[in-house]
Amino acid sequence: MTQLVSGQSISAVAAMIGDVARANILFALMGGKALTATELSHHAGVSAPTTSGHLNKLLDGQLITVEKQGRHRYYRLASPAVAEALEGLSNLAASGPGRHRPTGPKDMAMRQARTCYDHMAGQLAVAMTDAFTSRGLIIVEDRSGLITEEGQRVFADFGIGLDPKPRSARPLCRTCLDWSERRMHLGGRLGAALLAQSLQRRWVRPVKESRALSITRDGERGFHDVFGIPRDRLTPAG
Amino acid sequence: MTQLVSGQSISAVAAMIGDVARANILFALMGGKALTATELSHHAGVSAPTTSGHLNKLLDGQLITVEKQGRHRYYRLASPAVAEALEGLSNLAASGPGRHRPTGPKDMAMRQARTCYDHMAGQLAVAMTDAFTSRGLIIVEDRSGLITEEGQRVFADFGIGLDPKPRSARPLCRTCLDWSERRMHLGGRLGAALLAQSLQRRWVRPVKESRALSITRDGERGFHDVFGIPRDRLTPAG
DNA sequence: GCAATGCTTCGGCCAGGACCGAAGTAATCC
DNA sequence: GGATTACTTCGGTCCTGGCCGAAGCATTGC
Repeated sequence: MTQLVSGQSISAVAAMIGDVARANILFALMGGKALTATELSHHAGVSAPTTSGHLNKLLDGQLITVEKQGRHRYYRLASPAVAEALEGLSNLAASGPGRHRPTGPKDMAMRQARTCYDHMAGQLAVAMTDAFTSRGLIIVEDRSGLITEEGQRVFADFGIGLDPKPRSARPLCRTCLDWSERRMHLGGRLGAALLAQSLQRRWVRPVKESRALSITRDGERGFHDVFGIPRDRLTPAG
Repeated sequence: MTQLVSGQSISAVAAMIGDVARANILFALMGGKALTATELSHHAGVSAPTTSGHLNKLLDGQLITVEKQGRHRYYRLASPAVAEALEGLSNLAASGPGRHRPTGPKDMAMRQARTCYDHMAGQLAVAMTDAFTSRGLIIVEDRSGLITEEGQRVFADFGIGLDPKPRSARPLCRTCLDWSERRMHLGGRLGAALLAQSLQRRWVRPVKESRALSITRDGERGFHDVFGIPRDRLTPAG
């Protein structure tokens, strides 16, 4: 009964994530930023030595990667596949027993816009998805998404060159369930490129010590003028 | 820092799957068939009492459901979301360290065709995906899939009525990485309907005590005539 | 150079939980 | 009814693995 993927190997990966401290570490890294061991120990809620042990296990399991930089060590999720596996577990956790009340994050800034691994989430991201759909730039069906020819043109104008088939296992356009909005938002390579481009144009700015993003004046104008997002969806009250 | 989905709740779910015996149980249930406690104890490789404990935990965690029938208890995965979470973990496990050699399953029958939760996998499923794509019935891009108008017509003729938007969280058409073929095959509601219809028409038949499916004479003719699948991809040698 | 910071390894403690055998309940067969 | 099969609950054992404090390397700053 030897198989490429067995219960054995699945359980090994799941056990990695099945510890509260390690799950907190991975969850913190879902923000997409590289974090140091000390920062992660705060997120994990355990001592530095314990965190070090956990990080070694996660490295062994190839769920994260390190980069040494001076006396710091910066950790990241190893691949989008890790983020997707975590997302799958989140979907289960969200619908499972002992669910928290669906009030979403208390932090209004987080609720408005934040990073989700390498793309955007929150009200802004959902509004973008809506705007793209209604303008016929993308076609979203359930969890899948396709970019139309019109969309390719508009995104290219925006500075996003999307090679249709650069042999990557990464979906060009997929959606991701938003835990505060309970709606889909854009992920995949398109989502990642949109975040990168928005940061470069300074339409959004990362908020210190948080996954939240703040929308700048330029962003308010840009998201409205270029993508046709209603202004009332660009303000915290939105 | 209370959030809808926290590291805490993710780890609870992951810990469920993070035990070898439980992972084997879930993996066995990925075949889509309901199995009894005794059958599952064999898959898990532990005693009946231990299995009983595991099953209770999985029930508590809402990863599986039971149905009493006489002196048997039939267990199933609770939802497609569970299967998708397992799939996400499988993808990680397959690319992780200690990977098994990529020879795929030894069992040729399994390799040719088998169930993957509620849809088909193996050579047959990959061949179908290829045929549908080249005939323009579906458009597959990475992990997403869309059904064309032509596709809707053909599938409807085949007896698959696909309500475009029956408010279900389940994707209509998505793809799933095949661990024996290393290619994508069809999942989602379309994949499930194709399996159901193929079983009903007796184009495939479940193999006893296995996830494998055998292609019948009718199936060879049907898959070729209706969907244009080359005959050489319908034989074990394929 | 010395002190401070970031992170790791070591040693030892402790608890959760996975496991089994034996015994108990429930449904079926004859 | 009695024997068999299916499954569970109970009680007790054992071991994995998460945790910390103390001490040990690196790197940086002064």
